Amino acid sequence: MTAIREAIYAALAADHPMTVRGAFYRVTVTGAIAKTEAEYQTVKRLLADMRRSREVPYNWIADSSRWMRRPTTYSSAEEALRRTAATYRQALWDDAPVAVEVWLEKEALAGVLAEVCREWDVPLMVCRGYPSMSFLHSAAEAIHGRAQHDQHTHLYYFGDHDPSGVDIDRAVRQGIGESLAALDGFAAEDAGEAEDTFYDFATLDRVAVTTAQIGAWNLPTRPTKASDSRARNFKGASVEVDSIQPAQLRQLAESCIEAHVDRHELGVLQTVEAEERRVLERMAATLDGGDQ
DNA sequence: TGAGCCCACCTAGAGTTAAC
DNA sequence: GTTAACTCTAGGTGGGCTCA
Repeated sequence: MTAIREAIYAALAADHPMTVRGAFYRVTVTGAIAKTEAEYQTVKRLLADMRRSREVPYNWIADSSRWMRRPTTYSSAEEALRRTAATYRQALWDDAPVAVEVWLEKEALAGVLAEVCREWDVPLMVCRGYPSMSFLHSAAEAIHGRAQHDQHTHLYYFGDHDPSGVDIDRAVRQGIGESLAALDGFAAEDAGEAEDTFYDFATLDRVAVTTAQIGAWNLPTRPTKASDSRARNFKGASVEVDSIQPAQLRQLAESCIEAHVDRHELGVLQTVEAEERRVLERMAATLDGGDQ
């Protein structure tokens, strides 16, 4: 096994499933390879070989770009109720003064933050680089809907520290602001007005990568690509969000979310949730002809 | 084995060019 | 002078084949 294969295996063994791209990033952070397209091709090829040879289990690699559509069906009404009971959850944020969303630049890191977001009933918004207009408009509709119930939305953003990465914050605020203005029946005159409108409804904090984290955590840097058209207005080296350890990213997300959670309300909600789940289980048992 | 090509997609902003 | 269309370079996902 080559050094690169060992590095790939170690990255996946420590944290999986992840995408091929994600594995590539983890290995670049260790210094085993450079972050170049040529090295990415190498990782792709090696990972294909490692899967075929069963050196790496297939389920360690996630492919989120191909997916299946099929309806949800049940063998019986009783099974439907049992499955509902097993997955039933009370909405955590419905009555909270603030709703939280986690925004992520890279699909490759979705697996790192998905579990934290699922646990806390928080939407994970994956941009895949710059977000699309449609994606931003959908987000704006959700934010606008919450505002009708006096609920402010707090966005926590995770992205690269590079010329395009730091600009995505602005694109999110501006794009959502434009849609929010439209939803309120007016057109934002310029970028500044769009951002002002955004702040009337929501807040966005960049959680990672920040300049403070680069210094404090001694994060590995890479030269900023001069070919990026935004490089002129960007100072210093670039840092990938992937260079922060997955556990540390999860901890960052969790602390952001927990800051908005009312512990007392959470306890009440969990009690209600458990009782209502038992109701569903009893209904399923009745259909099954059981005696629970 | 590693490098260098190719393919299928998605998104954005910046800068240039052509049309009005 | 303004606007629209286009090109280029960024960001992201996955796969393949050939050649030295």
